Amino acid sequence: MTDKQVAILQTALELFSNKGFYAVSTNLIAKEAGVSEGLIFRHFQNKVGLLNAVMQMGKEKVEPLLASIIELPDSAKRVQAIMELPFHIGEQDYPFWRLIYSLKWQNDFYDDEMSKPTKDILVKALTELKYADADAEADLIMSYVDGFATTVLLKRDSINTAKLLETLRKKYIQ
Amino acid sequence: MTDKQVAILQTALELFSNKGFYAVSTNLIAKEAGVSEGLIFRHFQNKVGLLNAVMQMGKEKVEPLLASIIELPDSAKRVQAIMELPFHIGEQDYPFWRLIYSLKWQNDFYDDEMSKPTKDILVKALTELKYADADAEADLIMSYVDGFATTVLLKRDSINTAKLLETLRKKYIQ
DNA sequence: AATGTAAGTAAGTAATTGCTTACAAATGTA
DNA sequence: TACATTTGTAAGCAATTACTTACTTACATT
Repeated sequence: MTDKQVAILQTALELFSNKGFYAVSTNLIAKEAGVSEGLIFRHFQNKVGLLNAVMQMGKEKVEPLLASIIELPDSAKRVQAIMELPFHIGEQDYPFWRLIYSLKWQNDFYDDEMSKPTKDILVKALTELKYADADAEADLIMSYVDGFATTVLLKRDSINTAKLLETLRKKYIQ
Repeated sequence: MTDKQVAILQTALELFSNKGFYAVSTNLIAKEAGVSEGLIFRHFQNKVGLLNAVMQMGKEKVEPLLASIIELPDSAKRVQAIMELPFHIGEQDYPFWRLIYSLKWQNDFYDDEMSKPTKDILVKALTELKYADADAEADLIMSYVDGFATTVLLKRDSINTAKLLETLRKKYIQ
């Protein structure tokens, strides 16, 4: 990967996540990245190809995070880790997660499969913890996580997310 | 309001909420609504004006819902009603709520003020219920609600929302 | 040094964008 | 009936869209 290729990917991520895929033109991306517009199409075929490359780059950064959770020996700790996931997103990964969540709401790009591995970990852990209905419990926690992610990614300026995590922990950790 | 004006508003709501504001052209809206494109601009000045009118229409349908919650005499019931809000959205109001939530993720349209009245009700109720930190508790519940809304609006086909509500109630209602 | 390949650009392309204009039909009001 | 206003349309507008073409520059391999 050349410098300009990286520049295109990074500015595209930044712009897509802040304004949305359709609101950003390839012309703008090229200008902000300091490259010619044609280069985008040389490297990524078309605009959707660029989006896919941006997503791929993000996923590769995220996968190890989930892998490290699977390795936790304590089931309860695994559940806790997933529930607190949004609070431990590094600032540098915010644009990627904002992109994920904004694309959720657009029919053309909605991908239900992405969250499945996370839910599977939850169901397995909750079953081990003898929950009567592990699946329903997992769905509930997945909803929580979506809510926490929304708050962390959109309201970090207006609300104290550290305190939010503290309040959450008081409820679930004895 | 004429029939065609209503047709424009309804198709715009449907298209905006499914594909996003920038992904939908005024040309498409006009075609789907069965009117000339010019009529959109006659009635709503410009595309953003149309979006505002769509939002206004939705808000007017939603406000009475919040008003009826305020009138509940029991503080705990008020908290419960807000927490369960997403589960009681009528199917006919899904497009409006999907639009609200999708716009949240676009910088140009993000409006933090919209959820404030709801949070205020929560803080007041939780204070009455003698919560030590009513504000933090309210923020947590607001996060829950965002998560439930996301689930209900996006995953109603793949998960059982009735069961989700049941599981939630087992946790919070004794 | 010669040559093939990848990286990069400038200047286009047709199609679509949001929006305007000029005019006609419908509707209300005296 | 006459006239004013609102509702509606068809055709066109400049600007922008995603994408292509024709070309040059840089770099690796023999």
